[in-house]
Amino acid sequence: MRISAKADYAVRAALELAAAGEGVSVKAEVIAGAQGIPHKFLEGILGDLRRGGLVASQRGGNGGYRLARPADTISIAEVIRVVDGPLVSVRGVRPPELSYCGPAESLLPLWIAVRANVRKILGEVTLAEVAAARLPGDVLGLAEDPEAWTNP
Amino acid sequence: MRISAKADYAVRAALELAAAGEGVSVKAEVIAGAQGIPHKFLEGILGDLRRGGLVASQRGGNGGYRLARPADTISIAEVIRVVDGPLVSVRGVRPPELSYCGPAESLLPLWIAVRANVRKILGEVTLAEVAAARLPGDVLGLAEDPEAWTNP
DNA sequence: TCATTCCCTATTTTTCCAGTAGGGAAAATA
DNA sequence: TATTTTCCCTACTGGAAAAATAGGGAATGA
Repeated sequence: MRISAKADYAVRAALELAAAGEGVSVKAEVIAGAQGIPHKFLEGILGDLRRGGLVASQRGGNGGYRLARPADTISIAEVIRVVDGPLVSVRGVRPPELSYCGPAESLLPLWIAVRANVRKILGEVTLAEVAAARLPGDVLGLAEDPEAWTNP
Repeated sequence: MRISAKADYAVRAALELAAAGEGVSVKAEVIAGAQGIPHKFLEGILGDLRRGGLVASQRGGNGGYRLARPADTISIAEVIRVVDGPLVSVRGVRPPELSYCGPAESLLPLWIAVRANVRKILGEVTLAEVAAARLPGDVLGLAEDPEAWTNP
């Protein structure tokens, strides 16, 4: 299970906008510099976010991008979905479209459970919370366990 | 976040072995037929599982593959790691190797929390449980929520 | 000895990811 | 109006990884 560069970049760009403050425009070039993202690649991502209704843009001098909604109403899951499609997929298809047979039948509810769990976290955490380094208690609880930081 | 065909196939193959019973050998061709997996592709996967110590093999007539350990001691996470490497990665690298700056700093604990949650589920569920359609209570609880089955 | 089955290496095919290139359109500024 | 700035759009490229195929070699059991 891998989170794509595009999803990672999109969230980081959105966080820069959240940190800039409501209604403040930031140029793509500035975001690219701040987060070390290739400029032209980022422009494509910001275009996706705009078409997805998460970001608004302004051309010309002093133009740039800003969040289309308050940062505390945009979840990380929304950002990822807009640029990458479904949050979790198996062989490229969403779990409910899968069909298993024989001893693998219970694999479907298992993938569903995994997806539900990922949704729970990424769906409840907002850009505002991450940008302000104030993660919700339950998420912080998971992240504070030292074991969560070790590689198996 | 996508689960690869290889990981999906590997788990399904392992489930066939779990269902066959302890110490019973099953031919690759039979597994491939039962689960609709390309035969030669599956052979490669079974080779990975064998080198990873999860499966034992026997050549010649009446040969085949069998689990190297009891099915209730092998987690789904183990199977996936053997064929695909790290369970969760961001841009191909494991979360602890990432570094973020500025308003994205709290992204790291967030990915860690996601990973911890995925580990929790896939690490606690065993081949025996899935093959027997007896998922643990907490996993079943997640999968039973009707909302978990809807696409956003 | 012979059929069976796993085992190994290489190759192909396809797909998608990540990044690049270049110019066009709108908006502000002078 | 001219100019600069900045977003906007289309195309495309290189490369890696995923998914699958091919063909034969080495055990094993009958």
